[in-house]
Amino acid sequence: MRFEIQAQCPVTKARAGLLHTAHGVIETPVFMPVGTQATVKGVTQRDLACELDAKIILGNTYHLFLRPGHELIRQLGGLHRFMSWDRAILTDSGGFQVFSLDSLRKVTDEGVLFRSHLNGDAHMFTPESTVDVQLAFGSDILMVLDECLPYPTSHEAARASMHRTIRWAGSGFARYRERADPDRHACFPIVQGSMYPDLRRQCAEALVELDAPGYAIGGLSVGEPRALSQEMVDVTAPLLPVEKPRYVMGVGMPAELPEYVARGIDMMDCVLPSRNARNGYLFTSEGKLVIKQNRYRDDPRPPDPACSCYTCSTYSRAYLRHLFQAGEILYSMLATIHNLKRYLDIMRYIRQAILLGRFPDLLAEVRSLPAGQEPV
RNA sequence: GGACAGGUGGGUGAGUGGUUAAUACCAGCAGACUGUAAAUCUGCCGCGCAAUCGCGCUACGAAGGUUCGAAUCCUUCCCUGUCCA
Repeated sequence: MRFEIQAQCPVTKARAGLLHTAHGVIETPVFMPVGTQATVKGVTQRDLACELDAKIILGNTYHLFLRPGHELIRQLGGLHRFMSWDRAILTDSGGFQVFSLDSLRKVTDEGVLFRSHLNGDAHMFTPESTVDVQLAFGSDILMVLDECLPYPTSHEAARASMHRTIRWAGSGFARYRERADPDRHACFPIVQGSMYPDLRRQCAEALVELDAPGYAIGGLSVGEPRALSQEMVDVTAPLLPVEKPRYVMGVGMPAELPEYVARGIDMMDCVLPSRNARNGYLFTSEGKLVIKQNRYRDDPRPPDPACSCYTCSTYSRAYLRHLFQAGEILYSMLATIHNLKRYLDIMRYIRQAILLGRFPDLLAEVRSLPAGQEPV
């Protein structure tokens, strides 16, 4: 994997680049749709590639390990072939499930003992085993196992956890070095440290020693105020190597995307566009549009008149609202197509602005919008 | 004509003397959602008013009755379903 920086914003830390992977070139900054169980819920791979032109999506180690299992996926030619997706795939390590499935796991120095949410079976995830599993998937970008903490966490606990994450990154990365072909697979360590700048700094500095092909900032979007997440990126990003891609995990709302880019971030992922789509919430150029609301029952306009996606160029708000009310599957498909298009378009727009040297203007414009409004 | 079984808030359907403005589910309305245990979850959901614990009114087919008190018991009537003629 190779990262090439094409343009740098003269005012902010934003940059535009190209991430060359074994499964295609990714233009950055990039938004990566989340496809936990080898599917981005609600859309087909054809939608993702043709309609949305997503260049990279996520998969999840914990979920795919439990079902259908990494050996089966390996046997069927790897995750790309299994799910018929020939573009890039980044897999999360299961570190987020340490946070989201906290009642079903036990963290030790050795790793994480999960009790399957499907059938209660116990499975030990270690830094090494999660690398092995992700290599069985054939992921383009593997993530090292980390411990994602809830908010708030005491400094003392966060510090201990951060050191564990560093140790895990060391062993996971060593396994990656030993078993992976670096031309085909990259592996990113994850900076933790809760909401403490000193811990973030310490963690970043330790992880940089690994000389990894890219770095992630994790442990955000776990219940903390927005400003805090951005502050953590503020202190962390500058410590990560300039020439390598930086990835903030699990963010954010549309108006926050340029904020992270301005702080030197190249990659982001989030379930918001896909999940909120299914729950009746559309992201539009005019802001939040809760399509399930009664007020749209007779609205003939497209969800977002400024959007060129299949949904907006074909269907009315009234029709989408009807599909939602009726519990029709088509609703989820159409809404997900729109929301993902929205996120991907925002990132493309940001990227263009950086390339044209107009990013500071874009950022100023977004910041001047009233709350709830969204970037064009 | 006869024998059973029933009639409960928008729907289905609990409740069978007080703790019931009435369980639950659905529908409806609103909200949440940030490296997905999520086509999920939460709140509201008779009518007024206060609009924060509050107050008043009307309600369990209809009308009477028993009782301190009835959706719940009794009487009559109306209606529905199934079966037999």
